[in-house]
Amino acid sequence: MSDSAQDSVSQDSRTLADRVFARLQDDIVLGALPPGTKLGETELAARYGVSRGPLREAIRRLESRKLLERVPHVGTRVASLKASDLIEIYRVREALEGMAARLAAENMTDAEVAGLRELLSQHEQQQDLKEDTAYFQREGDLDFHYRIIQGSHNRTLIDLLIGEIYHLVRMYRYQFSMTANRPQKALGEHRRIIEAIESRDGEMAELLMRRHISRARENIEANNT
Amino acid sequence: MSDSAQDSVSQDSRTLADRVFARLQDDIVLGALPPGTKLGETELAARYGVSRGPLREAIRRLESRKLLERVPHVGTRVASLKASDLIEIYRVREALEGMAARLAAENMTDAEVAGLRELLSQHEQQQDLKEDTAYFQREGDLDFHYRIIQGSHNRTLIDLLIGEIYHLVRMYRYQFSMTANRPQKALGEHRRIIEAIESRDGEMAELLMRRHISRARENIEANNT
DNA sequence: CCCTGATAGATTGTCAACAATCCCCCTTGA
DNA sequence: TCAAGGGGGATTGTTGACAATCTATCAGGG
Repeated sequence: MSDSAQDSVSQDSRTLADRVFARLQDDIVLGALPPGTKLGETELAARYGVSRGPLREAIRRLESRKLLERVPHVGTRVASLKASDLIEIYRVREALEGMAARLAAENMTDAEVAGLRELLSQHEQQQDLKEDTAYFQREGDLDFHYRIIQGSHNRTLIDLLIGEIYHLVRMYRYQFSMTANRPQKALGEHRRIIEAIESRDGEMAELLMRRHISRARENIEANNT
Repeated sequence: MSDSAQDSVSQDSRTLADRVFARLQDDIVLGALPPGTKLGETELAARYGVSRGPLREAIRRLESRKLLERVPHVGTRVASLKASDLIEIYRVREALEGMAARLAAENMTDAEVAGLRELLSQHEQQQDLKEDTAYFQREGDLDFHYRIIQGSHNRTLIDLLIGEIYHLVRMYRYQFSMTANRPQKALGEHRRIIEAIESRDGEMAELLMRRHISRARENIEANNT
């Protein structure tokens, strides 16, 4: 994954609690700790080489992000996700990323727009090669969405999507081993979104982004019913 | 405020950390701890009668909700909010509550719709009395929005709006002593939104809700430039 | 007079021990 | 055989002390 798709707390964070938060989050999102895993505090503290104090602070933060489920006096386990949850998340993505696309069309700098266009070209080349590009497509898709979100220049929106929603989306992808099952169509939709942004048509950009995510949701619904 | 607008952790939560989290959140949102206040851990621990362990867990959770700003090794202070932040939040509200209204039109039970209509009638009566109903209008407005959000029947969306966004909105309202400066118009807009929901027109409900929140945002922008 | 650097105090970060709660399982009785 | 109750063990919740870091103050030199 490229750096632009990363938001983990940098490895040299000043406090143990921040570091263990970042490491624990990665272990959850990337699947090292499968969903439903019971997380004993003593065991985890040993695993990360910290005491239970900082660990519990990290757990409370990950609980806020819905990556962990905690029951008082009982314990904490990795969030176990149902398909219906993913569909709910896609409704939220449709709303938020639609707004992000609108704001990106209005607020992105010309340099940012050029970079986005450049990214699309790379994806189209990979597509032409017909290689096994599933991994790169998957992360490339995220990269595309990340850039538009950042382009909204709305800090609240960026933090919500990248800080809270996308970790869940990534966890789902790893959990279900979801490969992009409509890469050709998705690429075309990306192209039209960029065109709308280039012509600074916020309304059109929002419409296209919403349709793009809505179709992805329908695709999920079709494969899980 | 009516119970439906409350989501605070109930007072008899099982753990100290949960209780202090709820109390600290109320103190921040309701203004007992003004924005910018430096929060010393020892001092706070004494105030709430707990040790620093549970307190720090509560702080980390409130930091996730953007109610607190923390700098490692320096300290924690109550989030100090700029008008531009509020405008960013209203963009997010426009997107999320628009979606909520759409889903509410599709998913609300008939009983929920009837309750919403009942609530509107109460607000219209208060309006007719021409009393000093600023407080009730303000909280009543929140109640209206809360109900539609709940009516979406989308747990992810509900948690996002009520668990993370609305605390910030309420804090702003207290902080800026914002009184509804267009109650008449807002009430009319509420009525049209309910009509759309009653006729199960999700697209129209979303459009009207977005316009409603967008106008509130423009109103804020006009008063802060 | 202003800038630099060291020091002292206070505050935050971390840890390990103690207390409270829950869960499992076994006994006991119908 | 099965249900109800209690006890042991393990896990979580909480605390107070110790260590690390920052900030404010003040002395000294330019």
